Amino acid sequence: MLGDERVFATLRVVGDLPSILHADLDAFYASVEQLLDPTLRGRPIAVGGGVVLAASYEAKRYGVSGGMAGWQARQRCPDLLFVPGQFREYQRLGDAVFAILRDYTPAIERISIDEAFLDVGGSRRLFGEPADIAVQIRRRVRDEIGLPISVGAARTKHLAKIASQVAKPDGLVVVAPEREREFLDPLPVRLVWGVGPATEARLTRRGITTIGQLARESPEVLARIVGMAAATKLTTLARNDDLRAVRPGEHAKSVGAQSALGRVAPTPELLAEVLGHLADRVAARLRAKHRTGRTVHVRVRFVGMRAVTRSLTVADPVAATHTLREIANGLVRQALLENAGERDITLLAISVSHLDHAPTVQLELGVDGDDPHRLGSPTGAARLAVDRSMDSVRSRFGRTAVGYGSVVLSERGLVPDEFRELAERDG
DNA sequence: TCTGGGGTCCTAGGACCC
DNA sequence: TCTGGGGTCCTAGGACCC
Repeated sequence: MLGDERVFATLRVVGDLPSILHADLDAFYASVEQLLDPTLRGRPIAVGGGVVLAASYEAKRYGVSGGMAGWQARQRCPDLLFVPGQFREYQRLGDAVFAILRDYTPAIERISIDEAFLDVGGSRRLFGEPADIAVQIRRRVRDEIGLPISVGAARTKHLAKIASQVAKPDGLVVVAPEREREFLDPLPVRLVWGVGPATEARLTRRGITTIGQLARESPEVLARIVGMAAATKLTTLARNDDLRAVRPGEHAKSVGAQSALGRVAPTPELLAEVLGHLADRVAARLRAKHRTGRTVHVRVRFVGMRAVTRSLTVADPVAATHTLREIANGLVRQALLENAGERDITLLAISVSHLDHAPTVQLELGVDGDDPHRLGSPTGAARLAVDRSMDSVRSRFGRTAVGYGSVVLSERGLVPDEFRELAERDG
C-alpha cells in the first residue's frame, strides 16, 4: 500500500522536464527495526542509547529527533523504546534498495546509506516518465524490501531533494518546471541545503524566513549577513539555478575516525591506546582504498564541548599505522600543552586529507632516507609491509583477529565498529 | 544532564614567492 | 626610501550534512 502521492504538476509539461529524482528512505534505521521485529511496528522507538541515532515516526510525533540526547528524548516521550542498532542489517537493506534504483539508470549518485540522486532522463523509453519511474521505485521498495521511501522529482538536484523532504513520510512530490517558484517560495529557508540552525537564526533576524524571500534578496545584502561564499551559494539554490549533474562515483577527500571517551584524564597511556586504535582504523581504510594522505589532523574535545584541532602537513604521503599514530600523538600532546587549563577530555579524533592515489609499487619500494615518517624510507616500507600482512589476515579472519597490542585490548569502544564502518562514505 | 561518527566546505591570518 | 599586487600553501576554527 502506497502512501500519499502529491503530484505538484500540471498535465502537460513544457520546457525542461523534471528528470532528476531524489530517493530518501524514511527514518531508515528505525524503519528497519520495525521491519525486522513486527512487535515494534506502530510504536515510538529510537535506535541508540546515549544519543538518538534514528527515531520512528511514532516517536517523532513527540518531538524526538536524530542527534538528540537519550535523556531528553525520554523526557519528551516517556513510552519511548530504545533498541540497539543492527548495523549489518542496515547496510544489507540499504544496498538492496540501491540495487533496485540501479535498475532504472546507471546515472545514480549515492550520497549516504539511505539516500541517492538519479537522473532518469535517458530511461523514458524503457520505463516511462520520471513521475512513473518514481511510482515504480516506491512500489518496488515497499513490496520487495518492505521499507517506506520518499521521492522527489524535479528539474534540478536541489529541488528534487527539497521535494522529497516535503513528500515525507512515505510520499512522492513531482515539481513541474512551470510551477517551481510557486512550490518553492512559501517553504522555510531551513529546507535549503546548507542552512542549519546558525544560518537560519541570522536570516530570521533579518526577517528572511521563506525561500522566496531568500531568492529575492540581493546577493550584496545577503553577503553581509552570511558571508560572500555562502551568499552566492544560497542565492543560487534559492533561485534554483544550480544545474549540477548527477555524478556517480565521487572520491572522498579525507578519511577519519573519532572516539567519544566519556570524561577521562589524557594520560600518556590513554592517548597511546585511543590514538593507536584510531590510527589503525584510519590507516587500514586508506590502504584498502589504495590511497595515502599528506595532512594529518587531530581533534581534542574538552568538557563542555569546546574543541581544538591541530594539523600537520608532511612532505611524503602517509599510509602506515605507526607513522600516523606518531604524528597524531605529537599533535595531540601539543594541543594539550597549549590548553593546559583544561583537565579532562571527552573525544579524540584523527583524520587524513590531501589524499592521493598510491600505486602499490610506490608504497612497497623504498628509496633513500632515514626519516621514519618517510614512506619511501626503509623504516616506512617495513611498517607498510607489516600493515599489509595484517590487512590480509583481517580480510580472511575478521578485523579483531590481529592488531597492535594495545589496539586489540581497546576493542571495548563505546560504539560498535560495525556502525563506524556504516557511516563511511564510499570513496 | 551536554550527545555519535562519518564527512564537506568556507573563512581568515600568516608565510612565502614573484 | 618599507612600498604594490597577485598567487599558493598551511593552519585553526566553525557551520553544516547524513
